[in-house]
Amino acid sequence: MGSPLPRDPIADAQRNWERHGWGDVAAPMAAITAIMRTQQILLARIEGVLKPYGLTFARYELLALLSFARSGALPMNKASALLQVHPTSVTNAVDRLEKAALVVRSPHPTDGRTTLIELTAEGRTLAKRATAALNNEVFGQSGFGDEDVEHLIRVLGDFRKAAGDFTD
Amino acid sequence: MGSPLPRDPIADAQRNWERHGWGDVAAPMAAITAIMRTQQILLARIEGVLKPYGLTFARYELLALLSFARSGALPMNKASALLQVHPTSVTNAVDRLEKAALVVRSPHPTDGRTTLIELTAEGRTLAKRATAALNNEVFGQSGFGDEDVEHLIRVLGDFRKAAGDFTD
DNA sequence: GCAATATACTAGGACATCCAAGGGTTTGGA
DNA sequence: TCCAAACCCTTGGATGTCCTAGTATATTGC
Repeated sequence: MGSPLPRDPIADAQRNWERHGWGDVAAPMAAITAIMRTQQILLARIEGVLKPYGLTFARYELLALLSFARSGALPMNKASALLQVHPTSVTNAVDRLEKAALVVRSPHPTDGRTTLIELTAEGRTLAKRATAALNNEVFGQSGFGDEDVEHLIRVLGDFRKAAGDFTD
Repeated sequence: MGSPLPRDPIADAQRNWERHGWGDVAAPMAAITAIMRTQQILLARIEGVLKPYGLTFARYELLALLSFARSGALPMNKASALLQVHPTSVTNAVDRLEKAALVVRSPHPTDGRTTLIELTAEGRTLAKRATAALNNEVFGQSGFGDEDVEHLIRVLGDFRKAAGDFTD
């Protein structure tokens, strides 16, 4: 999308904040902006790896989640809660995965309101392959040092907990 | 969008990775997933604060960038590079900002291919107000400790540099 | 000086996310 | 028992991001 900039635009923003008298929040602003940008970079990498498999990250996450479910099936609302996305986003993802024959919808045995999403054999196979690819090409080469990884997990875990993601 | 989960879904995913023999990349996977989720939380907060001003984060970023430019104007391609988004995203944002009379497009004085984006008086005023709101309600209450902020800036800065965002 | 190449912006399309609403199913209290 | 409230999923709409062209303007090289 572009060649490297001569200078870090986020560091520049931080300097601008300080110059305008907002020095007290300049650092958190820079950290938050850096998180936004890092997410963008990581998402692009992930999507690039998944593309050959005909998957997007949203669809992969759902497929992976199902592959870890004991029965290979989950109610849509459960998936929505675990993936922490809006129910309509799950509807959207399931629509496309179902069209690709990677999952099927089936009625819940006892609750007529609920729809179960179930992996097909191809879905399970593709999930395995896509996971292997991500492990090799993204997670295995994140570029983060071991200590930094631990630190990120801890700091962002505390943040997510404080934000109300989970109790634990 | 949902009540807190009883357990951290990312920690669960990390355990699943380890259980399936991918322990060597389980931690980076968890760190990367945490970054994705943290970005989602932060974006929601930011959008919530900006909504009363009729702004989205994408439009705010462009407005803020212009407000720091000496002349209050920038070529679209410059904005695209500095914000590190696709040129079409800038076109999209400018379309809406222009419709709201916060910026105007004007031809570049010497290069006929280039379009300059320029802040209007209202645009400048709104940028100031929106920035104050974000400083008070988001950046000033990030929930990250000072040391963690410094660590995030350093680690994510190294990552972005390695990813080719900037030279410096 | 002119053709070939590079650059800048925009139009159209595919996806993802969220919100607001609507229709069907369950549950719970009067 | 029965109706209101709660819950589940889907549809439709607004935004944002990217990609792939297509048009217009500059630059380069012969």
